[in-house]
Amino acid sequence: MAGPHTLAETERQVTDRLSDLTLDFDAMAVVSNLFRAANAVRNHLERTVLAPADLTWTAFVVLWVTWIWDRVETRTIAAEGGFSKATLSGVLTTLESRGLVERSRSESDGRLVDVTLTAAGRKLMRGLFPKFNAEERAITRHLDDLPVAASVLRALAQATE
Amino acid sequence: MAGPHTLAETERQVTDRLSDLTLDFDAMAVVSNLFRAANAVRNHLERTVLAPADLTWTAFVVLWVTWIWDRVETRTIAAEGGFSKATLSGVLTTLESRGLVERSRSESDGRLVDVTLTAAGRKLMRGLFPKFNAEERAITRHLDDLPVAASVLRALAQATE
DNA sequence: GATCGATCATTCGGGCCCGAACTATTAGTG
DNA sequence: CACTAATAGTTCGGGCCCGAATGATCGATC
Repeated sequence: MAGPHTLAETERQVTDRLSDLTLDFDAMAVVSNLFRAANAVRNHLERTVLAPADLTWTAFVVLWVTWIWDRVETRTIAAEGGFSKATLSGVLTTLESRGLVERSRSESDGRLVDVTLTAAGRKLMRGLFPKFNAEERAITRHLDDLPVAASVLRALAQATE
Repeated sequence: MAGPHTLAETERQVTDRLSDLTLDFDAMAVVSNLFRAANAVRNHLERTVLAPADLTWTAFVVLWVTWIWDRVETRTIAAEGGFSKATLSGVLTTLESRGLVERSRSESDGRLVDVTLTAAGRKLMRGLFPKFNAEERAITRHLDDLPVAASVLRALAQATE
């Protein structure tokens, strides 16, 4: 999907196999590079920042959302993080067993579960997030116009959702 | 990491917690939206195109790379697809058991394993890829300049790898 | 031609990931 | 006040995901 081969090589191979069909190579290149970039960035941040703290990407996202909003319902975490409630359930159990978050049933609605960080969770994020952001900065340093890049990606997400 | 909250809201919450530190919000927005977009696109393509064919995202990428290059070494598939050889090993076993790919040990180098599509695999991709590309086209329809978007993402990937 | 270091695919263990099924709670309707 | 439909979180099963360890093979050097 993405890798050492050039776009031109890939196009030639594809046209050889689907020469009777009209394909959108520009769209193909956008999607392909989207995943190549996302994979590269995620792997880099996991290795440089998250692995030393023994955190997975998803666990970090859960901690981040909870940290920013102090007290959040699980459904909100799942929506913000972009994963299913089923996935969140397991990750929350892991984080809870490590003493980083706490679950508490909502008083106003018995179906909902609120999540908060423990003191250990807050301390961890306080130390970790600056390192995470420093890597984000390093990764995006070479881009011409960051706000434009962010805007394009936001448009892509919104067009799809 | 990405979701209904606005960027401004998020920034305010973060500054409240790290007011004594200098953060790069532009870099944060790029990374955040990168994953929001990648998640959205992947989920969409999985639901609309891949799930009906009983394929996961990674399985499709493996088929795609193999299809385009006719015969590939496993290490190449992993590099092109952006996942580990350990992951590939399992996915290949799954695809092989469904009769879509074949493994064969390289004649020139006994350490390498070559992968090819079976007739069923080629038939599947022949029918599936046009649908996949049509969705890629639909997703990216609203973007101003596709080649520029692809170029920005490629730069991001290369700066990270 | 024996040895050593590099390279490759696989296996293993632990964790993430999702849809579907399930239980509990709430809100709406008559 | 039942009854129903909608909503929330969890559990379950099957599959993906990675780093580390393993065993096989290759290439270079002696």
